[in-house]
Amino acid sequence: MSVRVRFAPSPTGNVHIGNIRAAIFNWLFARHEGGAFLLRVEDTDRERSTPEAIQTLLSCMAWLGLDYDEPEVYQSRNTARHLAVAEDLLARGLAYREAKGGGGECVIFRMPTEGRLEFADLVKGVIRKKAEDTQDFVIVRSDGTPVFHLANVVDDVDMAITHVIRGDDHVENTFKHIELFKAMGAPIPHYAHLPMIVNNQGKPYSKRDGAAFVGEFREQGYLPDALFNFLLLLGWATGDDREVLTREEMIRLFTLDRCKSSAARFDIKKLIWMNGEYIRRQPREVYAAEFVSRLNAAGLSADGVDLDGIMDQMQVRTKFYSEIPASCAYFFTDAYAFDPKGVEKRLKADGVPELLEDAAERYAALDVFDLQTTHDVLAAMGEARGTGLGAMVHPVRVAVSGLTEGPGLFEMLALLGRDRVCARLRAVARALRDGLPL
RNA sequence: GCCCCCUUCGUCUAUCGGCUAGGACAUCAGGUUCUCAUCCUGGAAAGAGGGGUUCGACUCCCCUAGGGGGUGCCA
Repeated sequence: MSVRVRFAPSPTGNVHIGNIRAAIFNWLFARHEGGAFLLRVEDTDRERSTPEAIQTLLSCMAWLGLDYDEPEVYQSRNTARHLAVAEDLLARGLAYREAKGGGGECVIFRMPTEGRLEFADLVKGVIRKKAEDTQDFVIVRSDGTPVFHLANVVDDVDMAITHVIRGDDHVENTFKHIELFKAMGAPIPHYAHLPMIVNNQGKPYSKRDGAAFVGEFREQGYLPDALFNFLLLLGWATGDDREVLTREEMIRLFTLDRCKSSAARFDIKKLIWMNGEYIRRQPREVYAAEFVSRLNAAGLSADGVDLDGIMDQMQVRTKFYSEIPASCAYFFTDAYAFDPKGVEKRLKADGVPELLEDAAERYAALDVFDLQTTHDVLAAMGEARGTGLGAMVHPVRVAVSGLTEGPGLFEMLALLGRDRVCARLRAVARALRDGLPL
């Protein structure tokens, strides 16, 4: 019998990383086994399950490349079926009605009272419990609506789910669910409970701990493949020290018995590293497309510049695409912004205007304006002043780029070209003398 | 309270009885007297505690401690 798994989130408008990780594991398992990955939208909370919330969910899945194999199932459409099953359980004496307080009657499912309940979890191993430690539970509320346990199991039966892979906050529910499967005369699926993602205090990771929703990572400029890879490594490892994997490798290597059963802390530093790693590994044309699109969005044009030379410098330095316009705007416009701290530290010193003008004059006289010649000029100036090369480099860097970080200065100067460099050096020197804002 | 689960460097993890306990992130030092980044080299850094089984235990068993989850009308 072929594998069928499902991701069954309740759409709330945000998709939590712990939740999407469960989707990732389900998806990889299905792809590895050649089975089906299904999506069931548990939209029974009509307050929160708005069309927009469902759209957000679908969009997050598409962004991460989590494609599913059959049309999505909407749980709210199955309510009649859930209630029919409850009626059947009632008729067969497997459930009973009870009234509490002034409200109507709810339906309660009978749990076994003796013996031992157990199941073999594919991640956690055998989990057992004495029947006397379980309790009957409500399957239909007194307002007539089905409870999660009932709806979840009935839908799993109807969708012929073979493996339930979910967060380990559901471990205890599994005893209830298994009894429900038995009561319906349906085959019991295999279970795999994934450890939770926790914060520095070991508590479930929430929005209070930083970005917790897929949409936030997307907005902050993370690549979907980087987030996917990072989340996979929270609770799973290849066993051979490889960490950065292609989607194909993940599918080939993924098995549930390599999943860990203890909670994992969310470490944003490693995600940031992973994101940079993915950007660096991108083929140049992919990087270029994103690079140009970010520039254009910021109103900058890449016409008439050595774009490839600039990208040679920028690709290894890009941690997030979102920082692209700000980190290299000076290559594309003379109206670049100055970092106030850099100005304070490198330009607001005695003799800087003279230094910049001197450099501009010497550079203007160069026939060949390249790595070597631009370097030699500043080296000679540093020596003449007895201050060394560093004292020349920093003011020039801030003057021509507005920033204190970036490509090597001489690479930067060569890319900008002699005329732009000289003009900028003179303009900054003038502004400094006249006390004008930069 | 009761029930279930978890416990290797700061963090993510490898190890399925032989370990000088490996890798990655982060961190420190050097290569690099122009920054940042990349890349390379090297360093520091771990088996919660106590029993037991065994020639041998991080690995198996028990206890304790700590953490997490669940505990009849949330999902």
